[in-house]
Amino acid sequence: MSNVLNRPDLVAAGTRQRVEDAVNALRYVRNESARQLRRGQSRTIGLIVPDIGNPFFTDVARGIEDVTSAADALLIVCDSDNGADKEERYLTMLAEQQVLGVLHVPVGSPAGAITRLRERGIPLVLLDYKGASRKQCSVSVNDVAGGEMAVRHLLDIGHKRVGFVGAESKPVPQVVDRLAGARKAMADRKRPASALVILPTPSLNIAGGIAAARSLLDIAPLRRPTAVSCVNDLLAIGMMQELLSRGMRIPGDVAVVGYDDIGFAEALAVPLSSVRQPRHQLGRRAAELLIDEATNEDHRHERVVFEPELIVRESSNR
Amino acid sequence: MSNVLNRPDLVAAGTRQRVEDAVNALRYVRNESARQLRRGQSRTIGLIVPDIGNPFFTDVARGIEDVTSAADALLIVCDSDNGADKEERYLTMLAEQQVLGVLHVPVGSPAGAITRLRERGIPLVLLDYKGASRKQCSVSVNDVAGGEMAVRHLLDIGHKRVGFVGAESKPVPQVVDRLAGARKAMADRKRPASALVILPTPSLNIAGGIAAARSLLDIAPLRRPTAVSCVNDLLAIGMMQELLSRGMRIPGDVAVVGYDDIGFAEALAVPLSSVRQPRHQLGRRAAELLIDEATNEDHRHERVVFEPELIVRESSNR
DNA sequence: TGAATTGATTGAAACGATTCAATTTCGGAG
DNA sequence: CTCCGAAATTGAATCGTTTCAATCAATTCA
Repeated sequence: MSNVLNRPDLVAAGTRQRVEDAVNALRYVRNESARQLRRGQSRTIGLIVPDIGNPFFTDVARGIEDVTSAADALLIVCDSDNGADKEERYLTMLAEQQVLGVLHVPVGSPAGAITRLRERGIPLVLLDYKGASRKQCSVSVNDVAGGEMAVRHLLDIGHKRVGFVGAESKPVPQVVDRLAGARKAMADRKRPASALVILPTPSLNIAGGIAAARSLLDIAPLRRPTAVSCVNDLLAIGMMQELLSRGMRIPGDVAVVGYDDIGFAEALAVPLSSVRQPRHQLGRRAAELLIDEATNEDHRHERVVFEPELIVRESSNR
Repeated sequence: MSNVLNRPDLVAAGTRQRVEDAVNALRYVRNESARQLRRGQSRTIGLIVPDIGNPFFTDVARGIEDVTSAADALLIVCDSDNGADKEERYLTMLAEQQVLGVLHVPVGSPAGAITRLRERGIPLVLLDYKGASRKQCSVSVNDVAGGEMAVRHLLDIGHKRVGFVGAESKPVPQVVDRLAGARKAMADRKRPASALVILPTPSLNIAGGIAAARSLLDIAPLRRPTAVSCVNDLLAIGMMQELLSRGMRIPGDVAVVGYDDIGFAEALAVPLSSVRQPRHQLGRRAAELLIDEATNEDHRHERVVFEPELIVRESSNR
């Protein structure tokens, strides 16, 4: 039976036929649990993202799905909701599931995940995170460069004071790098560090952007930045919505640049300038590396770093 | 061991302590495959959606995740990409996984899925689909009413000819109902059926909307609808993008109403009127019913139908 | 014809947790 | 001191597949 299903060539035609007939007659369906138990691993891979409501991550997920679907694997999607605790919990559950591997967009330090999975022999690919160690694969986009090009662009079109939206209390990796890039741009253009105004947000979504807009408007007009660089497009959308509803003009009063270049960016009230990341590619590549690590005997870890691209639209025009 | 983990009260304190120490020392992780094999079902539930790139479905998924997370279950997300074949394939894989249950947003007739899962004893909840039979749960929104209120609104603000965007060759359930509602609205307002112009689209996303806009503009100005009702917001976004880029004014030249009221609708170039569905609720309720069916001995099937709500914004103002 | 070889089929063990029956331990009552 | 019953612990069977050794059948070659 097992041979008929998995290695049909080993079985004589007559026997194969009989077995196949029985399979159809009984409407037999493989019991994947039993296979998993025997083989020690399942045909599922786990994906942990901070916010599945962010179209950036769904685009990444679709890239992953391309690969998993072709490899006859299933995708378990876990939304960590930007919380390290939930991340932990899902990690445990995925380990218990004996998943083939885990694709992880960490919100904090991934050190725990790395050791926990490694000691159980579960492949891990860090996604959207520039892995510190060479002990696992990682696929990311050059966030320093991205943060830099956003701010450099704003300086180049004449802005003197720039707001940086998205620095949270806890250090989210992507935010840290983009901020570093922003600082680099300021230094390059000989602007004082104080001309980069950090606007923290409670969350990295539209609501966070609205909150950031309010704190921006709370700044005295003379000291208020005339442009903002947001750590993702959702923040930028919230920011623009609130600014517009308070009567500010974009880019006249405040220029806005987002990050990710999600599909909706160009359809917005003011089409949004954004740092584009190869979302689909990011997911694809990560999934490919994961599958390779899980199935290929002599897998070599890779650190893939894509380069971002600035897309200028009306929100930062002139 | 099993008792310590699952029924700690049966075990004496001393023994429990020793076992727990060993668990920690060995960094033991439960083997979920073995449990599944023994119990005959896993702690995962499957979700099949037509397009995870549509924020409507991610919002639904977040509602589901609320429930699964609380129930210590994992969510396997399958994107059928609007294809019955892929739907079939995922269905088989989920059955093989012995999932706790399946949440299904069918793109065609769900009859096959229903019988296939039933004969294997796997609970199924139809999502966003008004189940024909009482043999399983379903959670949906009144699509006839939604389609009707969209078109009635357009007629009430003075439009005579209305385009209906989204009728595909294959009958997607939601589209059929919304179209029926649209026809009802026309009849109610004593408009001839020919005043409802069907604009088919190749797909139900932004690209489809762009295509629909082109076919709209291909219609001779005198016969061209002055308003369109789109079967989802992505179509509406594509439609508006293309119309605007061709120099048409919204709502001046063409009024647009979408469907779903995704979060981005109000941030668009022209804030989009849309038929709002309780996305989060939809997911939550469906997941609750599924878990109930999977765990509760005397489960009773329910057909939950939410009512939609028309949100009027600038795209159909005046 | 018989031995050797190849090919196909059958059988049994193993994966690890759960469950329930069987056994052991312990305290208290007679 | 023994015996009983309750509580705690141990052991064995089971879930359905895979894998590999063992068996059986058929074919080839001497």
